[in-house]
Amino acid sequence: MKRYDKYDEFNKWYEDVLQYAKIVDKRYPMKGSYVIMPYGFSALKKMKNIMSKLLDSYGHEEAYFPLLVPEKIFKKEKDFLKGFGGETLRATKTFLQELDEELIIRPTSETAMYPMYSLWIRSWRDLPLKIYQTVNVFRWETKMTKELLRVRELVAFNESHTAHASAEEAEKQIKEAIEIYKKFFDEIRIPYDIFKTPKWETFAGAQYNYDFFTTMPDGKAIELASVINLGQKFAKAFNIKFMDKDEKKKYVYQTCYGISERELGVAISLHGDNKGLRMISNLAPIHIVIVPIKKNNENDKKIMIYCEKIKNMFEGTKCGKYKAEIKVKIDNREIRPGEKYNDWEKKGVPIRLEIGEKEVKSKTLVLARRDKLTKEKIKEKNIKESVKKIIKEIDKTIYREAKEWHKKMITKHKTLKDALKRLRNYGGIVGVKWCGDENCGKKIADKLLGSAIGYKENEKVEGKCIICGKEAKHWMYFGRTY
RNA sequence: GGGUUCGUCGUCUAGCCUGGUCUAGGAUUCGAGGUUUGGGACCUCGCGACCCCGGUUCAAAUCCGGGCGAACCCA
Repeated sequence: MKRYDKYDEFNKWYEDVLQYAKIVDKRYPMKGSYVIMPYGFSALKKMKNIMSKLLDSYGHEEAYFPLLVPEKIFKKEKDFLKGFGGETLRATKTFLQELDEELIIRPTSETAMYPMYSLWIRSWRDLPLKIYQTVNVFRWETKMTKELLRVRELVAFNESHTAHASAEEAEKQIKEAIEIYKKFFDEIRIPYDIFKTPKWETFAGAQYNYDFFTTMPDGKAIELASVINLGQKFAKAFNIKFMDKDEKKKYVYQTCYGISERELGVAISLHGDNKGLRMISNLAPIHIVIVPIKKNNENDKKIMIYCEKIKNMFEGTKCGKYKAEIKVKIDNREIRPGEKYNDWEKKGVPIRLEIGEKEVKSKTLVLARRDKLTKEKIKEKNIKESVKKIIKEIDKTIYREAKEWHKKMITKHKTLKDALKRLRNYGGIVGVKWCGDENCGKKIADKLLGSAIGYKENEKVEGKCIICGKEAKHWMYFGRTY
């Protein structure tokens, strides 16, 4: 088995890890479409669950809107059409006939949802409306595609769409969405920074948006999530009006925000090591694997009984904020133990318990932990507490390492030359002083051979714009992005 | 957007330059059996591939054209 260094050859590492850990199979015969395998899907399901519970707890409701949208409706908001039209698929015929009405396949569901919003929303009493769905959407990427990170069919696109009576309420919703996403990324242990996107990079049809960003092991920056204030553009295009308390008809104010399976790809990338995956407890499909070490003699039975006993001890045991059940698997395959060790280390199972003759006799267990790859002896009676404690510790180590990396990869620079050098040699996200002018921003992006990520709203800056020399308004951040 | 390189068993690859030796070799995976089991062990046997379409030729994995796909570099 070939091994790659996560940082030196990230591309190869990533593909290799996903394949041998059975997360996705990239061999589906179509560019940009990947099969998510059971082990990967299980982790994805956990991730979706965390998001759903968070959204529910903040008063969102889950619904489902159709995959297909009549072309006429899709074209209603012009900026949106301009932004998404290029990668939107059109359905025009069957094998037997042309369709009477051309349809499009959603690249995101604004145009599927908002016609219904205009029917549903009649009064200020109907507001706020906060709805989400987790569905597949299609974006016909022409450039690079990559498993989970950039795909043509997003299979776990979680999008929330809200409508409000006033601009202030929409603003408040933006803050709430940011809070939700902060919690979400904390839960899946992905460090991030939040940037306000510069005007010229804003979501098509929006007023403004905030993006969560992090840096991948290859130094490229990646957008994790977008929180978007849509203002009233869509409300006007889709005629979403309500009767306010003052008996006047008004357009609603809207926001939307979304994440996808990309988050799983990022978690895998940030958490793994050169041996393979390292699953944090909130995403791990299996938390503990028990490896019986048999000797082909009469003791084997006792070993198996002991394994079962240990497994049963964990029945109904939960871990983490979301009370996820601790999943235990006994690996009883007829292969040598060493092979099993490697197999499960690749798959990133946090804890491995080894049970052989010695352990049965002495009522102990050998516990191997995936974060440090060390082994220790545990007494049977302490096993439950020890496991709970160590699972927490493993989460902590992995998170700490990810945070250290993240901190290292965001830097500020006095000169363009410095920033360029940094991007060339290390990648990451670089900040320079900027006056707030679009032309200057674009110029910097050009010179850095990257793109503008955004600025942190509360970050103070003193000095001059690196391009025009006028008073700087922000530290503006740039990077080479996915 | 521009350029370069590449496409052979499930996977990694040898062969291509210089057409015939290729009934396409190896490693690994997979299946059967044996042996073994405290870090991917070993042995025997077996299954398994020239991206697609066209051209040149007595003869194409090999040369040419096109298509599709992939990787990398530059802007």
